[in-house]
Amino acid sequence: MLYGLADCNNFFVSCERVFNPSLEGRAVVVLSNNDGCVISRSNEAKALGIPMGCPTFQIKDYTDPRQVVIISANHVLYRDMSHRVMSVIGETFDAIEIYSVDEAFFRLPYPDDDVRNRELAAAVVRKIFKYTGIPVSIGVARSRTLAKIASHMAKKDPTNKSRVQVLTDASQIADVLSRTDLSDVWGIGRRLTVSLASRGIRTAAQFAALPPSMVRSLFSVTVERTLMELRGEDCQPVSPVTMARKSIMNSRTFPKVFYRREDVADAVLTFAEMCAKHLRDEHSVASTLTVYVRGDYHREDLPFYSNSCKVRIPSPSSSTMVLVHCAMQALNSIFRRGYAYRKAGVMVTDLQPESGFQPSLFSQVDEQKHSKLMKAVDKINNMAGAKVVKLAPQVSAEAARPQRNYTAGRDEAIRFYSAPPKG
DNA sequence: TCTGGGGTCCTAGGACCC
DNA sequence: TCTGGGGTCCTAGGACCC
Repeated sequence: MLYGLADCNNFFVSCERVFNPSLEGRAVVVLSNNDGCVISRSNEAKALGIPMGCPTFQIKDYTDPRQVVIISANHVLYRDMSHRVMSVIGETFDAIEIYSVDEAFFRLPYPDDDVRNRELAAAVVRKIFKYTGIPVSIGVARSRTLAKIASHMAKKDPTNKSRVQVLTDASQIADVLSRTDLSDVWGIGRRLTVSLASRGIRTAAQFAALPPSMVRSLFSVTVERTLMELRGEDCQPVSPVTMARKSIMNSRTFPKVFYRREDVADAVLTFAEMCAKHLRDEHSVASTLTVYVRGDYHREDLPFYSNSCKVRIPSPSSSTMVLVHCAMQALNSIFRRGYAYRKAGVMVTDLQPESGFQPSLFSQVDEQKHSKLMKAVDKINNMAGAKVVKLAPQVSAEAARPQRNYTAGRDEAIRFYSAPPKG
């Protein structure tokens, strides 16, 4: 079996460049939500030494604004571009596994013919660029972990015009691994890097030579798998069928700390509503909901508090009303007066398809009615292009603090709770 | 002063059962 | 009442990813 990994180069920056060609050749960075830190950099920005995850205030300090173009993220655009890239890949290759917004694994059709695989992959790179404007690199190898390393090689080698790297030759793999820092291996993070370095293990080759059983007992089965993958063994057979999403989360860091329950509740309510909408968009329902709240790590002058509460949803649901109700219950059980809150989030788990789940016999909620109501709300909101229909508690919370902005595009609201408007 | 948001998987340990 | 091994299930927390 041969795996390919298609990886979009500097994806968010590349998306911005498609729609604004004047950004070509310039140092460009894209910032996270709330403009907190850098999440994508052009090659020119990397050359300036701006690190990934760099806090925004630092680049504002040391760069000339004419030198670096700083852009707030537009995730709707990136998702759309991602769909286009993935559909081109899917037209050519089987068993595509979309790993992230800018990466996908797939199977190569010729297990023993590197030349044909390379030609096919190179054709896809050209096709993606032609149809979407996004530059992509492809790595090919016998495991996903090695394919990752190969795609990284393709990206970093300026003489490789095809942007495809096939890494199947044993002596070439050995050579590459001996020059690869352990920290650059997929699955080896900061903790493991430190821990292994203290044992004298610094390169991918040194790591791959360790006894697998020792690595397993020292760390975990996941780390052992990474080791075997570096040896060319495929240890993560994931079928695309089983790749259904397992949770949906919405969370934000607040612009400042909140003390009042109403402020935190306002945010939690919005996150629950976003989860519900997301579930409905995916035709899923959830059985559990978790709310978490957290203080500010960086404020040593404030007492730190962090807690979460998981509640079972009486009958699996994607109804905004049900989820908001559960979220408020959960929040009530963990909110403590007197602490400063800097972040909150809502997560829904135990997801299942909307069709085919058995409503609980003891459910207090008429799921069918809710479902119809929610579809109507979504339809109105989709047509209006903004959230004109919301739950009454949301409206009142916002009316008190209209400046709050967790989601884009909230305009005036129609009061609307459990009964549809007459006429 | 200032560091995102959304995910997955694994393990240890407690509760409970036979 | 005490004692023991072995098993399952659940949850919190850690580590990793982009």
